[in-house]
Amino acid sequence: MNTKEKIVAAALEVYNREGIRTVTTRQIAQEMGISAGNLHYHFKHTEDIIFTIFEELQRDYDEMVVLFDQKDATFQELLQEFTEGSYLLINKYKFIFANFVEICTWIPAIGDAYRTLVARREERFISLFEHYSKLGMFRQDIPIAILKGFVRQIFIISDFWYSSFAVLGGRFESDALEDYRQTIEVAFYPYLI
Amino acid sequence: MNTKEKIVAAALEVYNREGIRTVTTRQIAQEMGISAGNLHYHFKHTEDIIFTIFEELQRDYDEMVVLFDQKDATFQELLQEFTEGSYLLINKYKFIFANFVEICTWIPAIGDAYRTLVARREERFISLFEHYSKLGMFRQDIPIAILKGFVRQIFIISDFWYSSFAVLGGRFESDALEDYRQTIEVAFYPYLI
DNA sequence: ACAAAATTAGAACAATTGTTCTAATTTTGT
DNA sequence: ACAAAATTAGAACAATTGTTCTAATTTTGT
Repeated sequence: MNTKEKIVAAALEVYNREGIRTVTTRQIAQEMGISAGNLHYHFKHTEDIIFTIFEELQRDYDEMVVLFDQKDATFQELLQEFTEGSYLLINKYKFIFANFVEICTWIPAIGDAYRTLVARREERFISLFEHYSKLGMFRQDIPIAILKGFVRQIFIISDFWYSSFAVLGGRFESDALEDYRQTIEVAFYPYLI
Repeated sequence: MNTKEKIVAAALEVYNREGIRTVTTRQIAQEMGISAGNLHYHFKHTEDIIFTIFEELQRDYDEMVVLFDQKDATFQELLQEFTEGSYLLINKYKFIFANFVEICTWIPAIGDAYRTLVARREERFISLFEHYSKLGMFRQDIPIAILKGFVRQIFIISDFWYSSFAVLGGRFESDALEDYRQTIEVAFYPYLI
């Protein structure tokens, strides 16, 4: 792991632990035992570090999404994979989810990338639902407008569940996964057969 | 309106417009034409301003919630009132919803107050659902565990809808209300009769 | 009307922050 | 082996920030 990668790893850890409000580049450098000057030799601006972390998140996400292509899985299996996969992502990049609005306005490139991602994600979900409708595992009587709204709803829940969990004072990791799993499950509950 | 109230009003406006990251007490003071020294005479710490705004939000919320007590309304009417009322709140205090995690960790008293509010809100919703179940306007076959999960879901959506709307690049206010209304409606869709 | 209290502006302070500069050291390619 | 390029530490810079201090002005209560 070269210095650049070490900086990214250290930044991710410190941001996750303390949030973006109080953490400084000096602190990140200090925690990993290099000078602040050195850190800024590798990343001219703090934004560049965060953007690099976001790119990592995107790569992780793409890897996870590949798993959805096993079209022979039952809907329940798929749902479980989605839940576990997205939880891992949310947990790994906590601070991004917890400060998403601020980060997106601070670093517009991240907002743009997110919007592109959402568009792709939306289509994928709709087509999955249609697929599983035909297999009789997902309700067929849902109007398309509602279905789109439901997808939106799932995204709000999965993208901001951690924010909610955090403000509700959630701490322990075991609680966290269970809470997330249940929230997603309940959202799907009325749509499954 | 005395200076203290003016500061609160100005802070709310500036925070809503620019977020909490870049706004300084100096800027707030300048925009309202008073000195920074004067501002800090009225509010020793920036946190005190934000906490005061949060107290205002709580008062507004309590006022809104009173409207729910007309037990002769149909569920549809109640839902519409909830949607419009909560939208007004979210819109008025945008910046709090957009930076909720950060604010709650920065100012623990706000986190505490929120958690108390949530507990009250939860009970109220459950009892409303039970009431309307008996009247045949809300599904009766929902297990209590799911019902609680559903309430949680509604809270995530209403508390973080604005965050989602903001990162998706939403701007125009007319779009905003329509988007919020639809999201809430879709969430209730499978539970109504 | 006038003393005490409240309010205000503006200078000043002290700490912090992201970033740059400089000079030394290390690594790399040939 | 050695010149060029990359990396590093630490000092330095420039700007900013929340907050305090001081002295003047205004308001309030009697």
